[in-house]
Amino acid sequence: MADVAGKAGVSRALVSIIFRNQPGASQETRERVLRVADEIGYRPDSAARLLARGRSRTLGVMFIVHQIFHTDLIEGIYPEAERLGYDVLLSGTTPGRGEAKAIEALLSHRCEGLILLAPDAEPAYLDELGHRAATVSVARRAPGARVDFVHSAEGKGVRQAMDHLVELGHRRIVHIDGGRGPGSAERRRAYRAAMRRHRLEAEQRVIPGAHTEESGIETGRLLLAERDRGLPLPTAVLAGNDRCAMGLLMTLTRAGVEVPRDMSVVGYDDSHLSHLMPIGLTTVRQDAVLMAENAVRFAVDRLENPELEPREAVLDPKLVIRGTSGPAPQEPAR
Amino acid sequence: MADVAGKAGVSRALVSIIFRNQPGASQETRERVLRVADEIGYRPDSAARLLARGRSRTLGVMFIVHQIFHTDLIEGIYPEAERLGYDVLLSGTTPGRGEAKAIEALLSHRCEGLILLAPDAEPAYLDELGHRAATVSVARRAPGARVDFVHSAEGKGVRQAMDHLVELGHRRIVHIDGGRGPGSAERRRAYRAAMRRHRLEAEQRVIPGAHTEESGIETGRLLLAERDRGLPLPTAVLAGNDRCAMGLLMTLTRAGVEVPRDMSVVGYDDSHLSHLMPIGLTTVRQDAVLMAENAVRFAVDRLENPELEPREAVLDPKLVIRGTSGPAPQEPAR
DNA sequence: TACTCGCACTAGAGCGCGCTAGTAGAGCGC
DNA sequence: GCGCTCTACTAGCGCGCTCTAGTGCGAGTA
Repeated sequence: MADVAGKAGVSRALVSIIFRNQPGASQETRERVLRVADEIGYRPDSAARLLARGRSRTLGVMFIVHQIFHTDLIEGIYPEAERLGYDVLLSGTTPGRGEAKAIEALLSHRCEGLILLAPDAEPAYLDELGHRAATVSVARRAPGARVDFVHSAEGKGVRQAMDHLVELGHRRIVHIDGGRGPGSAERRRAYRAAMRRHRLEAEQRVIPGAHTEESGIETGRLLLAERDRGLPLPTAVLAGNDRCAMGLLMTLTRAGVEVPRDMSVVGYDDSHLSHLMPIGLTTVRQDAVLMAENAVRFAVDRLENPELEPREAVLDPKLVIRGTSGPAPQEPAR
Repeated sequence: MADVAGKAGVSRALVSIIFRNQPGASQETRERVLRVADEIGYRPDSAARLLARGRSRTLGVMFIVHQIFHTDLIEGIYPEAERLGYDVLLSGTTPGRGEAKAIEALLSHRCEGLILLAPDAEPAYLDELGHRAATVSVARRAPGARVDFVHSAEGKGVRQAMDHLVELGHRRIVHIDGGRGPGSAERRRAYRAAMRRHRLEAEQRVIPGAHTEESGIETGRLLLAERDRGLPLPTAVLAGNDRCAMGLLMTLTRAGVEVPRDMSVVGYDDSHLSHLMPIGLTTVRQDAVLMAENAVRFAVDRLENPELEPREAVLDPKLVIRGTSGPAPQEPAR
């Protein structure tokens, strides 16, 4: 910076002003300084800037490296943060790198805001984080913690999906549970409520699972094995999420079960994965971009006004009807 | 830091020594200082540390947010970087956030090393980067640029896959091209060479495509349409990568083409996606962890010795035979 | 006793910026 | 001429840390 200032014949302070795009420099000088900076290859050092400014204007995002839906969220976080003048730092969790480590990395890089995608940590820890930075939890509720919360109205999404299936004549509708996955409990509850509402208590069935392809594959094998033992297949399956739905679909399709002719499958998330299906996966869309924007705005709002009480954004999910759901098959005469 | 020092009754310098785990403090004092720091909730500020130290010991990783294979690489980068004492910063590209922006972000955060996963930039730009930071390009060659290069021996991988298919009796083997995707040119060349070597020039066929699911789906539709016009299906397809293979598989399976009975499909990458198939995708494994480790080590080596000439690591890929490849179907009498 | 040595610790400069308080000079009204 | 404002610019402190060059002190040695 001193080099630039010297070569352009101005003070360091003026260079600073120019690089921050602030008033106080003539157009002429501005251009000259920028030209010189470009020649020298100068670029402001964000560490020093950050140190001097006291504020980093940086949001840290913790995500699970292998969660496709998280990459959708990230795609929404970047532009919104940029719009509000914030930098974004990513820190991923992997099987060998836990949440605590990922979060510590963000914190030590002076992130003022923390956007945690489906954090698995205990509320007490989240609360601690909430006191240290403007923290937003996406998709996972943290009761009592000083963090904002963005999620979608799981109940509404499931209800739409169930209404859709029932309308198509389905009665034997099975739900694959998401285990400890975020939102699973709410989805399971909503499934049960919907079955009750449609007077299908007798057909209710929740198969334990997870938000993974393997879970879908396993469930598929289970159902096929039951069929081979003479039990009827369900006519529709509401999977815990898209990944699970895809695993299930692959297993069924390979076994000659035609979707949606023989069975309908509905996912949850509308993640990029849906691209895989030539006919498209009927799924409940969580608007990743909208969730991302809300999360960013929550964090920024709280940074500008730290006294804000924890807030919650509930986004309406929307059923996206594609090719994997269709009329219920005719029951064979028994 | 001053607070900690004051409360523990020592100087700031000693606190610094203790937090850097350096000799020069008694065990007793160490424990006391750490205890006080914990009480206060002090954590060293990496921005200031970085500024003072002059070195950041940080590697920046640019990746494509939606590339599953990149997340595999990231999973390998973290532990290796940690082992060597380096921090990792992630910066993703998305449709709305180009490579230049992602890289600038890393640079302004003082990354000393740059690991670029499949960069699409011009060699001239990469060369410029190479002069500014220890830069490693993964999977994409940058002729003439001052960057290290890590990739797998595409030729060997394709050859193994082709030998495998020919051994199974396949002759009508089609290759779906990866377009501008990294490694595509080499893979295409190796496919042609293998066909020639097996005296199958007459059967050679390269279908233009891309490294996406959509490309696989389109190709599937194309092949099915040809079949409906009376043309024979290929007995095996070597896809440009796993994503393309998966799209193709979905399309074929849905149309009643049974894999591998009616057609074999081989992918490339062995990305996490393979989990989707209940029978597993036969694919050419690029060892992501090994590639990641090499990339990290290249960057670190160059940081320790900037005079190093650009190096290249060629990793041997390995065919992983799973469920989507099998004996060639009997040709129907014509 | 006088000295060296090693250990535990400290003072203070400086990393590259941002920011506050200030100056110099031009323009303007009276 | 004076005071005033406005624009363009500068001096220099301080952000939180690391690091070099020390200091003080007790133990060991001649």
